[in-house]
Amino acid sequence: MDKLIYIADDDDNIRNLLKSFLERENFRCIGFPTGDALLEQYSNSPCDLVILDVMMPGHDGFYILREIRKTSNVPIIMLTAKDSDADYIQGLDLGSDDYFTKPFSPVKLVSKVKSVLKRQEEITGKTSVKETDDGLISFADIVINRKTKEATLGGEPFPLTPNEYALLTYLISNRDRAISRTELLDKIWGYETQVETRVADDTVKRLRKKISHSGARISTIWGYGFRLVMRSAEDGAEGDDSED
Amino acid sequence: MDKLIYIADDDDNIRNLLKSFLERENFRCIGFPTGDALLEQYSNSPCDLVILDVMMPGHDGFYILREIRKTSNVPIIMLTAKDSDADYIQGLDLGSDDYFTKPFSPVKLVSKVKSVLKRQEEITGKTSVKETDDGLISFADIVINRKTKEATLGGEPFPLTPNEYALLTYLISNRDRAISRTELLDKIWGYETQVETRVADDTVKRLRKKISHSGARISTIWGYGFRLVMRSAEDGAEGDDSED
DNA sequence: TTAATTTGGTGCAAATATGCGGAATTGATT
DNA sequence: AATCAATTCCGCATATTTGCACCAAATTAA
Repeated sequence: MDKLIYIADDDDNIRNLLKSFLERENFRCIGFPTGDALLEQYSNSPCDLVILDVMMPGHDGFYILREIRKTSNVPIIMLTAKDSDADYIQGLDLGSDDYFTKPFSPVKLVSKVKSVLKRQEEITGKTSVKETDDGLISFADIVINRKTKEATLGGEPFPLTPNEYALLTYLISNRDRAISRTELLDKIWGYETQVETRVADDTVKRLRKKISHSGARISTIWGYGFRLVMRSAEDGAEGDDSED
Repeated sequence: MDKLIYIADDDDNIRNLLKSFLERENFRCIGFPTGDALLEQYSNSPCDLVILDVMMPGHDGFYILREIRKTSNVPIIMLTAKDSDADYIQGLDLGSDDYFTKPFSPVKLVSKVKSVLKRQEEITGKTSVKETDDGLISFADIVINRKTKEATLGGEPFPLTPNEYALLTYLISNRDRAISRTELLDKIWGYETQVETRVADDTVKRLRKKISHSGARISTIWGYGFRLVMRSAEDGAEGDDSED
């Protein structure tokens, strides 16, 4: 997952409870005792999802919500005291956001978080891969630094040619779906350049060789294109599943 | 087609040129002299594809791009002056977007628009059948993942050839009605392809073999075509269940 | 019932897709 | 001009898919 979540709640117990539950699901969490503290951190370094208690010292959760919404479309989940805020909630247009009424089940909140993030991924499309602030994206033991355009495999730097770099980056960014040859030609080589259909295969070929020792594998979708997947134990140097 | 396209370019000639080319292909087009005008219209009423010139009065195309991206994943094609923006482009991560350098061939742009829209449909899927958040469609114990183009039967992956995949997807998407052979030929094989009428039967035959253990069954509508139904003892209305 | 038509199954050959090694080309740098 | 790296192109071996012929079985009509 590797998603970053900010949590603002003045109750230490609730904050830590949430953190532990979310971190158990491999989310990274940072807690804040006030919404204002969260807001400041957010403006410096955004996250993937925000959980806001309504009742907090300083500005309340709804204020923070509006402030964040001025610049960002990040998913926000509101925590409200049982009934007192219920009507308020009803009267608000929370848009794509969600809310939970206390007391709530941490398990349910976690699954809510998951579904919200999943929906967000659908909306933003290819950004199933969140790029970190330093411009890093990764898959298996491959890490790509988009700023320096360098790649490492298991910590060791390994060289990529420009086309290989572009292709691998594109595959990693779209890890959740199969990519057709025409799309690759379109995106990597550009539409106007009229090249053989097989050039994509060529680059895939070379890339496969270079990542042959890694935990990633470029699988073939027969009659369609390719997809980056984890190399499972049985894979080895074995052929792939080609389901179309 | 009936897709709506917004075009922002301060050059009337280019705008009208594009409009005429695109409208000739049955797209609906609305032109805007500035990106800001387009942005305002878009926020009121989104469209299916956006074409943005980079150099425009007011905010430039990249600004508009980012603004639209805050709320939408609509395909965007950028138009850039030949060399001046080239380096800029390189430095940017245009992500899922496309760009054309001026001067460009309207014909190529049109086919670009078509391929982008087609791909968009492929990815998001356009089935009327309920599709889960993951892009999954299912029938009985068959699940098809339209993103990865994988199919599973009772949880186990099972391989499908391109034609089989297309056919099964079509059958599942139209589970509620019988589908004629000619419709199958049109939708799966395409209008142009000149093949025997019986090729659909071939693929149906192979598909039947592969799903013979599943809870689904392709029933024959005698003298007409096929229909996907549940395999059960009582469904003799459509045809006899002598399978398995 | 028989005859005509439609559908299903087997097998095969043609068409197509893919992977791979290596040669040719391009482009940048000495 | 020579060199080197990157990319593209070529050709072949292999694997897979697909269309079609042929016949058997099923269905309908008479």
